Amino acid sequence: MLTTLTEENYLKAIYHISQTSKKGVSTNAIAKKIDAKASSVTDMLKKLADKNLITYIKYKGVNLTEKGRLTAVDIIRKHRLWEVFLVDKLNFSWDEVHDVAEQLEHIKSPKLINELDALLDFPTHDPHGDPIPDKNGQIQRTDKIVLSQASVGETYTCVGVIDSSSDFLKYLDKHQIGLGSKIHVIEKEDFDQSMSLEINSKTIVMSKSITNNLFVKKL
Amino acid sequence: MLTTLTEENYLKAIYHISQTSKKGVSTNAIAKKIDAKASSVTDMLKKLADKNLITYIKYKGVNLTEKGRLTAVDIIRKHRLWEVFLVDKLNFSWDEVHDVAEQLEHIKSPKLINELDALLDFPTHDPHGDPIPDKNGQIQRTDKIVLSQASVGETYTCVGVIDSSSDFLKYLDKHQIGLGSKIHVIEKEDFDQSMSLEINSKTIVMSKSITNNLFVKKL
DNA sequence: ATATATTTTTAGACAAGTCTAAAAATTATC
DNA sequence: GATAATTTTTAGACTTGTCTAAAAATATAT
Ligand SMILES: [Mn+2]
Ligand SMILES: [Mn+2]
Ligand SMILES: [Mn+2]
Ligand SMILES: [Mn+2]
Repeated sequence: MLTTLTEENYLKAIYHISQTSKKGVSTNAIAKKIDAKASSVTDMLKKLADKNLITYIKYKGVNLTEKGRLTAVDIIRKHRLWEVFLVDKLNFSWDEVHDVAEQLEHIKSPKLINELDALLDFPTHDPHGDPIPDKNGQIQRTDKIVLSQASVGETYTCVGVIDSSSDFLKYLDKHQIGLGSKIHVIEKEDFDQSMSLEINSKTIVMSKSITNNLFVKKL
Repeated sequence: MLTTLTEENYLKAIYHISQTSKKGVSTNAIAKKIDAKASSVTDMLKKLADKNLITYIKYKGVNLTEKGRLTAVDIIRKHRLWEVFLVDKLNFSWDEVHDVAEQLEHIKSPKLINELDALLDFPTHDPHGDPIPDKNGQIQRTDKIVLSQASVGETYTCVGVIDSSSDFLKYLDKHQIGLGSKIHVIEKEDFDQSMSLEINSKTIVMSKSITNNLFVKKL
């Protein structure tokens, strides 16, 4: 059974929300992510349940079935491969790729995506540091932490961003911070959790709203 | 004003039909090409006329406005560039590209298509020999003729196919005929217009339904 | 020129996906 | 545990793009 573009977007939203909360995914959470009204979401949940892509019990949250999870992960695989393509082959910067990838992820052609994978030399991560699921839906999880939880005195490598909005990515570009940047934690302010960091031999102070959006790994 | 995927497909259909007939494009011709009923076409024609993409007078044929023509040609440009990409970069054969290009042609991103153009080294023709319109909607017309109209005793180069269905292209592959193949016309049968040709040092007889679908240029 | 055939348009209906407003269920509060 | 606030679902409507069946216009044939 083929999935429509809209159904695919719902599955992706449900998948992403379910990654952050363990419990069933609520109607309102989906509505917020999809930017639709809760009543529209309820309608769609019935359709997805009919297609055995989610388990849905009225008034309880929903969960992806294995079939639904595989469909969602396949869309995410395509999204991230296209983002790599745009950056590596078409000179896009990492803050320009998301919207185009949102369109490209719905193109249906297994050969297209397998060949793209090969053209890009089987990348494991997208331009924002997110892992690219393999053909079987397996995702390689790494032991990254959020920068706000890093320890004073330690040095880290930047391995990913959480917020990949253009504004945030441009802030990082301005300070020459990207994947692979070395970040040494000089000090952590108790009052507002802001951090003093040494990056590229310069000292920079970041507020909590920024350090909450960077993934790092201990060197 | 943004165009929907469906509107774009109608504009493309109208453009292609108008290339073959000079007169206004009829409702039925569009219905046949789009594979929809005439009543559906009438509904869409009203929408396209409201958007100033076509001129439409009830019971008379329709014509593209300049705005409509530019939109159609832009979709065709994208379609053909994607076809080149699929063949040159992703190892597709020329009979596999059309359906995927039908999807990709609707992706909206000027930067994407300009960068793709550069990646492919600004190709002038797609894998089927069709010209790729430039950024301004200009199309380079060449002096090709249909093989069925070629003269006995002359030698030609194959420069394009008209029918780019998978079946026809596979027939050509089987006989090692492609763009650039040299075709010498040995004889033309009066009775059924079939032609005896020398291609790749071998003699081959082609029926009119085949010679009607190959574009050639005198050497 | 009149009758017939074909093409095109209109009228009314349907599916997908969305909305608003109201009802029902769940959760939070006192 | 009753009441209030929040969440979720239902009911009914709208838009886009499609269909069938019937009416209107145009084209063809005698
Ligand atoms: Mn993205
Ligand atoms: Mn990404
Ligand atoms: Mn094509
Ligand atoms: Mn082509």
